[in-house]
Amino acid sequence: MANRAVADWSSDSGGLEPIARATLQEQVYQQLRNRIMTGFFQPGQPLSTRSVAEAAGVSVMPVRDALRRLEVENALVVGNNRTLQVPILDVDTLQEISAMRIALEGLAVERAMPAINTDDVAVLRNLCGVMNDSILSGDIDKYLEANWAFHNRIYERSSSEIMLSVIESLWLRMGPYFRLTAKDKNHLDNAMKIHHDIVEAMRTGDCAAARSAVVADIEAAAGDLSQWLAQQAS
Amino acid sequence: MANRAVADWSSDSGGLEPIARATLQEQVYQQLRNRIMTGFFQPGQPLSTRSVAEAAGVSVMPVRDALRRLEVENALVVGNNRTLQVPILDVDTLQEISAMRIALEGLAVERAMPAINTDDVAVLRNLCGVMNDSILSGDIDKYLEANWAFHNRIYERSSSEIMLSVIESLWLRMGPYFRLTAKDKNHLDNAMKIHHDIVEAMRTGDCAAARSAVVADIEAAAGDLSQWLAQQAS
DNA sequence: TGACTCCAAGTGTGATCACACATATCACCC
DNA sequence: GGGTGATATGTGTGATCACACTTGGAGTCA
Repeated sequence: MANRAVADWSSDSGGLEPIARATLQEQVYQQLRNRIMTGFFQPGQPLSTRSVAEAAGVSVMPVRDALRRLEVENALVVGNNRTLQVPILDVDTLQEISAMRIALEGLAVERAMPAINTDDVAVLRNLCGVMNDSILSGDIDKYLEANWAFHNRIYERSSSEIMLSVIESLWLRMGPYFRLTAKDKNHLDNAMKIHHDIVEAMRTGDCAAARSAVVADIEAAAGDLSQWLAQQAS
Repeated sequence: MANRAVADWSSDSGGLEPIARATLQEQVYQQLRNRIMTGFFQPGQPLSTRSVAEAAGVSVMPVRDALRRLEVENALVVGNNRTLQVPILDVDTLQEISAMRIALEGLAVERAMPAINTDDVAVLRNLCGVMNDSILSGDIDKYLEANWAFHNRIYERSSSEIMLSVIESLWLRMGPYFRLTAKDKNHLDNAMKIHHDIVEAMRTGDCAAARSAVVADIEAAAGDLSQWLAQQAS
């Protein structure tokens, strides 16, 4: 009587996968967010509710929620006629975001260090390899994705949800421009060297070295982008 | 022909005040935000769209937008049955938020220092007086308001919009608990002493002293709240 | 030719209705 | 009496319609 087929359902391993219920709003949000993060949209590009709704094949309601969510995260800003658009980065804002990144990501690394184990180091080293391959094959999308996965892996070890969400929003704000620096060979070489420094600091458990390496990574990106922006303005 | 009455409208000083068009969603958002910041709502209190809509006398649509906005800011969190509720602070989250506050508000003070002038110092000194009066009269609402105005005045001088919005969201997250520490005489005395230190550092332009005073303020609040939470748990 | 008027398209905002889901209550049957 | 199923209530989600506002350009008149 006890060994009915139903009994298996309650076992932890033998049941069905938990059904991931993603609302339409959530799906639209994730798609837009991903495209912003990877620089799919041009800076300044307007995103209206109706246009996005038509492109996604849904009503304006989920789109409205998704866009507002992105607006609060500073991933989108209000344009001229109240239409939301991808933010255009100026040098001052770049400096502000970079300063915040240094403060928060430096803090996140310090908090994460005690929780970093050998598995993490292996994953980070593997992601370094993926980035290297992406550079050789010229796959910018893959590089950007691996780069975020690399940093995210570290920060999520700090077990700080709020801090992680803020850091993500800062990356989101810089997303449309990351792709630009990812085309510069010198920047990529330098970035890969820094990434290896980070992994090495993680392996040896050197907290100060890890922090300074992360800071160096952020400053390098800020410097290259600042240079690009200045060049663009002239 | 040029000096028609219409000409005055285009002048910068002689026109009408720009009409502040606040949407319903914006009004609901501001009201809820203010009440969260000043600890009007109890931690854990659920806020459903329909209940808020009925209380505010509007449809569920503006309320939905306002609640989602607050959710993204971490000012509200999802409860059991997907209903949003005022977040309950645990010691770990308190430490996380305080660490972020130290990193970001310390940075904001440093960036603000060069822009601080004698007017700012006068305003800050005045706000200290307001806080003092509020303590004597026992008006906690007025004290909390003046306290936020004091810090906000400093941070907004850093001319860093994004940083300011993040700092605000952190204050919002701690809002429901600020009121608790504002009942403790020892905490208030210590806070007022620190506030005077901040003003003094602003007056003399001592950047390091200003930063350390702000950090001391945050650490004092974190310490007192942590103590209160531990006492509550037992 | 120039300035002005008017209209159409596009935008966000808000209300209302309908639906799926979760929970609690209670009658019901074994 | 205790488990079982139906129902009522409250919840978020989404679609559809209506409205106010902005903007652009075509058309018109001086």
